[in-house]
Amino acid sequence: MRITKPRVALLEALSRQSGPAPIETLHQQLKEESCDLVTVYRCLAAFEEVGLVRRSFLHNGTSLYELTPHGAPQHYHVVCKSCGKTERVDYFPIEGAEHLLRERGYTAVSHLVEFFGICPACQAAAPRRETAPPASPRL
Amino acid sequence: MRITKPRVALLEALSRQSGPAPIETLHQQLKEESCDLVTVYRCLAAFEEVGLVRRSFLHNGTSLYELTPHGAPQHYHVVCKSCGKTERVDYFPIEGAEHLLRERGYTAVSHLVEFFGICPACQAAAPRRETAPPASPRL
DNA sequence: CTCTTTGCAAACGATTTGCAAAAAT
DNA sequence: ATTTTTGCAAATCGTTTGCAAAGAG
Repeated sequence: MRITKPRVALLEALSRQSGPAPIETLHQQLKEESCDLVTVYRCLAAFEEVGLVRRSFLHNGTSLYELTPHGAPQHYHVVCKSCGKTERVDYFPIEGAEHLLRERGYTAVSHLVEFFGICPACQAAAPRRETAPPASPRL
Repeated sequence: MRITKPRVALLEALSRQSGPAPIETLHQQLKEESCDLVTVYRCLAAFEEVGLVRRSFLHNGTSLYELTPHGAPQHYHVVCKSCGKTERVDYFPIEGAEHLLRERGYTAVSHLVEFFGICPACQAAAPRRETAPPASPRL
C-alpha cells in the first residue's frame, strides 16, 4: 500500500470527521489535495480492506466511513431516519459475538451496528426526505 | 394500507424465507401472483414503514428484508463477504440500547446488526465476488 | 525501472419516480 | 365514487470498471 497525496488527504479528512461520513462529504472536504471521486471510493475500499476504516450504511443503503476506532472504548451510532444526522451510542456488548464466529470458522470477521430513529429535532419539524446526508454528520 | 394480491403474495414469500432475503429473490419467489419488481420495492417500503418488515444490508449496500420477528427470541446474522450467504447468530443484548434512545427523545427506533466475515466454505474456494446474492440465503 | 494508483469516461446495478390504468374500499 | 396501488418506462443515484497516463518505491 503506497502513500500518496490523495490517501493522506483522505485520512486527514476522515480524522476531521466526528462520526461516520458519507463518501461524497469526504470527497468535498479534501481541500487543496483534492482528487477524483473515484479515487476516494478506491482508497476507502483499500483502507477498509486493511482495516483502517469501518464501513456502515445509511438507512437508504449508502455507505458511511469512519476511521476504525483503535482503542477499546467502542461505540455505535443512531442515524436519524429523517435528516440523516448521526449521534453516538455507547452500548457495546457485541464483541463477544465475533469470537463466537471465529470459533465457527469465519475469518475476517467484522460487524456493523446501526440504530435508526427519528431524532428529537425532526420530531416537530417537517419530515425531511432522507437523501443527501447533511454536510457533516455529528457524533 | 389496502390488502392486495401482490402484498399478500409478498408476505407469503417473506414468511417462506428463512432469513433476510434480497428483493430480487423475493420477487422471483412470487409464484402465480407475481407482480412488477417496482411493486415489490414499494410494498416492502410500505411494510417497513408499518414495522412489518425489517431491513438490513448486504456488505455492498444492497437491501435485505425479513419479516419483523415479533416474539422475544431475537437473532442477527452473519453475511459472508465472499459468497453472501447468511447464517444465524444468536447473540443479542442490543435491545436495551433502544430504550436508552427513546429516553433521549428518539421515536420510531429500530436497529440493525450485521456481522461480516468469510465463511468456512469460502475459505478454501476461490474468492467469489460479492455481487448478486445467492438465490436463497440460508438462515 | 516496475508496480501501484490516479483520472476520466463509460458502464452498472439497485432503487426511485411520473403518470395513466386498475383495483380496493 | 374516491383513494390507493399497480405497471411500465425512464430517470436517478451511488458505486464500479477499463484503460492509458502519472506517481511511488
